[in-house]
Amino acid sequence: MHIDKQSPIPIYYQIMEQLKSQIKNGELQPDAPLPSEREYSEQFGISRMTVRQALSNLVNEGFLYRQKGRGTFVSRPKMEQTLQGLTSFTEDMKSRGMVPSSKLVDYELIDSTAELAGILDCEHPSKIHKVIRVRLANDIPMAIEASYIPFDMAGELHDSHFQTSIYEHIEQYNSSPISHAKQELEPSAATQEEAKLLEIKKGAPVLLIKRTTYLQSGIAFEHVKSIYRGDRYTFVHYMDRLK
Amino acid sequence: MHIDKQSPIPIYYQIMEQLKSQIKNGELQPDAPLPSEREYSEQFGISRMTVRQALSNLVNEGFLYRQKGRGTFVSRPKMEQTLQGLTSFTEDMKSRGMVPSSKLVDYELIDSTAELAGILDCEHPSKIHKVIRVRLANDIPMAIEASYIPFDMAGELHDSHFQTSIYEHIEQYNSSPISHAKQELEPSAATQEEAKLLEIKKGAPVLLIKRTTYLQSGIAFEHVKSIYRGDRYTFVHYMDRLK
DNA sequence: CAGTGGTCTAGACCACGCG
DNA sequence: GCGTGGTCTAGACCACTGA
Repeated sequence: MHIDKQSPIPIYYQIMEQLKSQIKNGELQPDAPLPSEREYSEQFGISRMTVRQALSNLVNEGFLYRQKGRGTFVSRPKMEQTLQGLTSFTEDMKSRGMVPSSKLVDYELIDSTAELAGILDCEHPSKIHKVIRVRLANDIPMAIEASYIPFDMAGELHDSHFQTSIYEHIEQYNSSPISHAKQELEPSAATQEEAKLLEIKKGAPVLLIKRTTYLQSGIAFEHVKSIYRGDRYTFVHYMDRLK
Repeated sequence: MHIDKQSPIPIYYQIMEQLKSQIKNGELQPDAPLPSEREYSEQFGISRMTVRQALSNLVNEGFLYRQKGRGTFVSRPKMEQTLQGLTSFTEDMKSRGMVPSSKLVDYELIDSTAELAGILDCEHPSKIHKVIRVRLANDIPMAIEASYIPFDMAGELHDSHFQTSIYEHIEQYNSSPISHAKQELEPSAATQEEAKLLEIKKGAPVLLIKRTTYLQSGIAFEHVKSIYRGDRYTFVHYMDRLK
């Protein structure tokens, strides 16, 4: 390990990068104590505050943890790198090692209802795409998905859009990236109609997921109501303790 | 705004708290520039580095953002202050405007099973606290919660711990903050026993939530299996695109 | 007790944004 | 040119841990 004081790259940054690679390649093992801040500062001939800046950043990023009076230690590797964050059905299934596909059940350009206009934050008398699809994984029905997308946010939609990723189309059409989503999950029992489409028994447990998705501009562009089979789907996610 | 240099509370912490409350009560508006770091350090008669520590923390927590050569500014409010992130049942219910309470159903110090030892990443023949509680909101049963906590991570547990926050106790006992959790959600139907405790009908939709919670060191300290009433509970969360 | 991280000081020089 | 945040120094005292 070595730093270059003359480099235009900040010293604390050089330290961070080297420690990160030492952690990745196993040179520094989980729970192993690092040299103390004073040792580093002597070894490199730099101030302790500079060392602290490097270590503090790595603590914030979750690579290290500190214990008062004991030292600084390497964190255990993060959980599975299972594509956290906002994903489409397609991405979700792929990350589970399954082959996703879709069956279009219904498509209409409908008039906005008051409820939808409120959720999607669009003009009230306006046109909205309604797309109902059965989603399959390895050709087994997994979910029924009803999407509502304001016409103004997507323009005309054709078969090709339903087969591929609507998200990409939307990002391009609005020249604004997708930013975040609000999701609500609750358990339910399959209705007769849902049971038929999902090939399960009426009354079987299903997971109802309502999602509203937003662009970076803060405008909602999509509202989705999904019904997932309870026997084949578990929703997994990670949460951080913020503050 | 005023700080107390004699207080045992760190100066940077005093500044953070006061800025946070100024942001919350609207005294500091989104996108408004803060006084410069040098101004703060003169105003309070403290070093600029101390001011920087306060501001840097608030930047990390998302309350402020900085621009080189321009200044430090207040961030736009987050999606909702619905307390996203990792929360306890108690915090969750409070944020929904309800009064949480608990009824202890069962407590035992059990021997580890292979499954639990695996999930909690602890020695196999070891002792584990098993705590089963009915969780209520406004005195209405909301969920059944079975918690498993390795004895080594918590020491002896008494009634007082079950009434208040076990999380705080754990953070202190291990002198390591809680960091993140993995959660799995799936729909189910209430068994006879669950139905009785939750005061619902057998077979009614319930939401099964399994959570494993980790310290900053990456060690799991808790595994919880909860059954939530489907008619009274909706799980809400936010997801970001990319990361 | 010696060593650790936590906090704090009073300076310094730099690159950047703006008028 | 002047004020901003970004980086860095060489010290200091504290509370905490562990032997």
